[in-house]
Amino acid sequence: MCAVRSPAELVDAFRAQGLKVTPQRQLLFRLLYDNQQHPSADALFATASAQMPGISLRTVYQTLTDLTAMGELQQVTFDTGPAHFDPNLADHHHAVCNFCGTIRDVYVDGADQLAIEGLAGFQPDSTSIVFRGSCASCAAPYPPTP
Amino acid sequence: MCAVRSPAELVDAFRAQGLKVTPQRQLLFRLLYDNQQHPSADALFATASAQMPGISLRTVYQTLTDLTAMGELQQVTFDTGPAHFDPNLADHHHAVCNFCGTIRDVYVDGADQLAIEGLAGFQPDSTSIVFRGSCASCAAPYPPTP
DNA sequence: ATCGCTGTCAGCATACGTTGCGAATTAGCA
DNA sequence: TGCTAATTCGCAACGTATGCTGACAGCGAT
Repeated sequence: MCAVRSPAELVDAFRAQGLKVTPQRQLLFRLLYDNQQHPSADALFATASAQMPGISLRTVYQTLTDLTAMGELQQVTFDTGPAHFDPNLADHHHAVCNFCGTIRDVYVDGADQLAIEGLAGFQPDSTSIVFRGSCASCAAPYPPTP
Repeated sequence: MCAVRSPAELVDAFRAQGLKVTPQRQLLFRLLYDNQQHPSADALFATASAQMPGISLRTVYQTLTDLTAMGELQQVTFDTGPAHFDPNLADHHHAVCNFCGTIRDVYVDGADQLAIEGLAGFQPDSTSIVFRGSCASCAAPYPPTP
């Protein structure tokens, strides 16, 4: 049981649901496998188009939606920008660089044992933590303008 | 120093920046004051329209953008929906009900002392935590359909 | 190997939230 | 009061995402 599904596993998962495995989907499975980039639908579409001219943006969205519904993909959004897709199924969180926009997976110990005030009667299903700051590459040579 | 700015404080802040205080803005200041609803721009526009027919959605966005830029408002987004605006300036986080969509402020102890792996060289400026689940009113009489 | 059912593709139109633009208006100040 | 820069507002445009439809293709049955 790996935290990232291989294309072959996704093929099986699709067939198991009665969904068809098309060349377009196989391409997307490959592009997503072990992808650390947290691509947006549009970014994936651009990459896919290079390898399969004529593929439709609609198809990319459809496949991403299917994968998300099947729990094989995590959809994450930051601010008002496009949704990003994360094939990492492990329990993890994200760090976003304010300068270059890079998104990294981070693992947070104790995220489930946080002491929370104000939840009275609220039953949390999931917790997502987003860190914002500057990544190693952008490590503020000069601080953000005040 | 209060965690929520009064309309009068916002008026002063605007004047201090050379920005003008118009009736539209004063109305929005009042609507935001002590507002626990985390309204979206559209929701605020609806409320404002009731009290000032003819006010433009564009003006609501403009004022919200100004307030956010001045740090008097926190803009938060969940999923791909509209941005929500939070006048609570205290260090807090959010709990979102998966059923009714209600957003509540929560206070998390130890959020700044989380043990994080994978951040190598990343310097976090801010941390935001979002809990998803069911609120007291929606407290799953039947669990989410599997 | 072929047939047929059913899901899929592509392309367009559309919805939604948000922002850019410009002319008319208004707040703030002398 | 009158000037000037900021503001308002309506419209258009933008980016993201989804609905719709005819033509098509995967996959199991024949």
